[in-house]
Amino acid sequence: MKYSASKENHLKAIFHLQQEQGIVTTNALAAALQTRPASVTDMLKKLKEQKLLLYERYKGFRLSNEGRKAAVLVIRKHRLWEYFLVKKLQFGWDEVHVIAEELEHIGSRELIDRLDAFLGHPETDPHGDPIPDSQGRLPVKRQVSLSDLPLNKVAQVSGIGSQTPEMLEMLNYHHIRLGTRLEIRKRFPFDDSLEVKVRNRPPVTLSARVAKNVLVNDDEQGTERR
Amino acid sequence: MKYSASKENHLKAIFHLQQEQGIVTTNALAAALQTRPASVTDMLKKLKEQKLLLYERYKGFRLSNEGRKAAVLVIRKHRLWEYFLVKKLQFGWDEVHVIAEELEHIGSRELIDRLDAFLGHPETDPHGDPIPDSQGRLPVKRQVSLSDLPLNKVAQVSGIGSQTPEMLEMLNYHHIRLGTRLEIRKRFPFDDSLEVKVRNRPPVTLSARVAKNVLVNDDEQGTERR
DNA sequence: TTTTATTTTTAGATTTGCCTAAAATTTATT
DNA sequence: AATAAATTTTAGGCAAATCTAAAAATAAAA
Repeated sequence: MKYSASKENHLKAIFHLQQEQGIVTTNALAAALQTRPASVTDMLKKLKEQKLLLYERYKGFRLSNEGRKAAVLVIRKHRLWEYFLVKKLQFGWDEVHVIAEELEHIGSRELIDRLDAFLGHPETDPHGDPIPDSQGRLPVKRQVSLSDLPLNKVAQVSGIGSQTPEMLEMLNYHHIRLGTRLEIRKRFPFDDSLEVKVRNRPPVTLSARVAKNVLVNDDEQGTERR
Repeated sequence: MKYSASKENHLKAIFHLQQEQGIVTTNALAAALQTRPASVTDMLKKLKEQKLLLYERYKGFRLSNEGRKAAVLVIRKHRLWEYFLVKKLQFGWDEVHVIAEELEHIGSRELIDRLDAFLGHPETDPHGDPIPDSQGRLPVKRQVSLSDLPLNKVAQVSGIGSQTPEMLEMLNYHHIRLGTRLEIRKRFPFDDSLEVKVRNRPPVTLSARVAKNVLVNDDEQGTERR
């Protein structure tokens, strides 16, 4: 049950894409992994071989139970390491993704469970994403995109969708981070951009693209695990 | 200046072999890495190509300055991670080698320097081996092999030579670890084995092979860095 | 429903790191 | 010094993970 870094990356990316769309396509996965469709197809065959994937050619694919388990473990490792980097090594929350991307492929189970204990079993990583527990249970987050937040309603940032360094840097610049309380002052129907107000700061305008990637707490939030 | 895990392993192994013998041979390196001489030759060519190695075919080899620097960095990473695993995650000192073998290949400079700071700039790893500083300076240890310790002279264990899990497990069993004070009670010229006495314990017999790998403080120990 | 466009897969290369078997070179022994 | 033994390198192959270019299948448009 030890998979190559490349396989783990594919599993993880498929898992994330599945969250949004039920079924995943070759092109979407290639885009997510910054690789070529042909390379994806090659890997799909190997993952199917190992029964990590439900896949028939030309028909899209999804993870098997086994594959999902493996993907969630990688995500657990990634998020625990991110937490470690920010909370113990004082990295900024927008600097840790790349490093965690390497650390997530370290094998030892024992290591990750001890790290988890050392960190005090944190529930979310520095970006607000939930950390799967050692049984592979992933808490469901009740959150909505900032784009869908009603006007003049204060909400708290609870996560970031797609986390490119550029995006994180930009949010950082606008003092928008995990836990930040903000509200929408105005919507510009022309391009769906938003004027957003953060406490003690001048209002800033965010593009629809950015707003879609900022997640905020929904009214009733739950932490049941599924 | 980022090298593959396999290259880093070769560099590290060459560095260690160089400490003992000045020049390194293909067979010795193959043995150290549990690989085949032919594979070593392949890698030597690549390392030479990258100017990490001074090497002419059939004539042995040693690291270039560049190669030495890279090797020392890997060693620094390995030993800092070992320290982290033992001191922060409560692993036993005989369990950490394999995990550190993976962690040592994580790239980020920033990461390792922050880890170093987080750990309080430790001088030695849990086996007593010195940790190179961020400039790549490696403290010289003044130590001798247990085999060379005079009879009835108490000395303190300050390092372990070749650290196979089996060896570490055995030493652990005999309550011989870093810092343990011990003395040689008797030498058996037949096979050069030793009867060794540790405080509060019945005497144990160690083979010459084991004794050679246990390092103890020499009388005058220094910590100058070279 | 043909035709066109898009998506996906196959075919065939390439690179890295390793292997075995055989050849070349060096070292040791008679 | 000639032969035997050991060491080291070359030659040729294999598996993993990627790529490009071309073919096959599916989806969209005329």
